[in-house]
Amino acid sequence: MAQSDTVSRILDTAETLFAEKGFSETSLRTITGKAKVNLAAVNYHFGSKKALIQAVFARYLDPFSVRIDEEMDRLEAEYQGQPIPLDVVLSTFTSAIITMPSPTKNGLSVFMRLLGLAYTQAQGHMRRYLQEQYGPVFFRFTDMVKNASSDLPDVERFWRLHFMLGAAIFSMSSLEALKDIAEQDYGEHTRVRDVIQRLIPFVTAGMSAPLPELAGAQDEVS
Amino acid sequence: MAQSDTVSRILDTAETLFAEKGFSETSLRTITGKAKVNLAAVNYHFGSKKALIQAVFARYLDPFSVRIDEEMDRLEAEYQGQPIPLDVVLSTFTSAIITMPSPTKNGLSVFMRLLGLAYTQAQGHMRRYLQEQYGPVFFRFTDMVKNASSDLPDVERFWRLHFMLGAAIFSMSSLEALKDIAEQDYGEHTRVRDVIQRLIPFVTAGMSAPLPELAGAQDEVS
DNA sequence: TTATGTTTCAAACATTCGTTTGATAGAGAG
DNA sequence: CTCTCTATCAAACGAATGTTTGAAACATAA
Repeated sequence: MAQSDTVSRILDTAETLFAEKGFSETSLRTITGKAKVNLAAVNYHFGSKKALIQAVFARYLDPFSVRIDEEMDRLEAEYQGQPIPLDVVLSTFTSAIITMPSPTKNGLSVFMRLLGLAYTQAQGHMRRYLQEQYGPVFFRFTDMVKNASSDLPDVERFWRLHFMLGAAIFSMSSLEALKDIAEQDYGEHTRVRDVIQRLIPFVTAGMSAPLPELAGAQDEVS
Repeated sequence: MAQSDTVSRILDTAETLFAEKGFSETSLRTITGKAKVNLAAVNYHFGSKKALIQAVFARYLDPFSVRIDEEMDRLEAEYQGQPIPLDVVLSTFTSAIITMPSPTKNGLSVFMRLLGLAYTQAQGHMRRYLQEQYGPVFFRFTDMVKNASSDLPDVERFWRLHFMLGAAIFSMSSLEALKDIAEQDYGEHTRVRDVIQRLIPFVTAGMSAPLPELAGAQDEVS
């Protein structure tokens, strides 16, 4: 074979270790050791550790962003300018996540965890890469959410959108731990799709919550 | 003076740098350089980098957990066994955060960011430390939330509680970046307390959202 | 002053990190 | 076979990390 399986062995192992311990905390020696490939292989095939991290993301996000784009095409064609309900937008988005074929087993929770890390650990190069690479699709999605909640003031919607993202990414990224706790405490085997289906009513209700009256100023001192 | 200001200089600088770039990404040389103290000072006064990280947290969390405990005493005394509404619980909690005196300027957003990091970057020793040190107060709070939403099934409440935490911690941990975007796009200067006050209706509505009907199983394959 | 305990300091230590090197092996084409 | 391009390998490189050391500076009390 022209391209050996060294590349995918590295990607598989790196993705798991990144999701477990973060990027800085995972060394190339740990990755190549577990993947049973030579240390130099990473720099040979990917160029650098940063490029490896990006490749791990690309393997998930490239097909995913294409898929999401198609789904949004489909939605817009179906509703033909009519307002699309928020829960429909969200369900479409999440079901695209759920049904994505995954490079590795346990792919969904690993993917979610990686997304969480990207948001919280991403500094400099990673944030820039994600923004340049997948920014347009993301903004198309946020625009759809915007149109689906057009009764909200812009600023309010901005923050609620990020509350929504936070609830999703956070709970998904600690999903493995939470699933264990839930199973232990309530004896219920929770699948990822169940969590997502619980999440949708939560964020939908949050998005259409009554507006807060913002306190004028600092009056607790007097 | 017996204890010079070296200790607090280190704590102040470390806290800022940790909040900016994370724990692993902040070296002791960077900290001691900016704080204008000797490199060995950290190990002399704190013992290790891990211990320094814990000390940074303790300076915020020790007074904060005491304060929260008192507030919960106050609430339970006031309601005397009657059910406490969820938004009251949350408002009490958040106003305790807002009014906390802070060791340094800009303390509130730094504190929020640190909390976010603690949750997302904490591995091993940090998670254990936080759990042992502040676990009881945290569980008392979650119990209060539990009682304030006793109409929910246990499993559902468990997940919604973490959706709530996610929305809070996640948006707080990227608060500085989000504030900048909001200010740039909507020309509105958003204070931390405003974000928190926007958060409360969102999560309150989410907690009392209608229950999801969980799909039976995997029927998209057939 | 002298003695004692604490704090600061420059220097070095021992690891670990990402990366590079040069040799070796293998595959495919002429 | 020979030539060429690609891939793997052990080894080393240089830089950065957390930590330790031993001497110097300082403060405090006898």
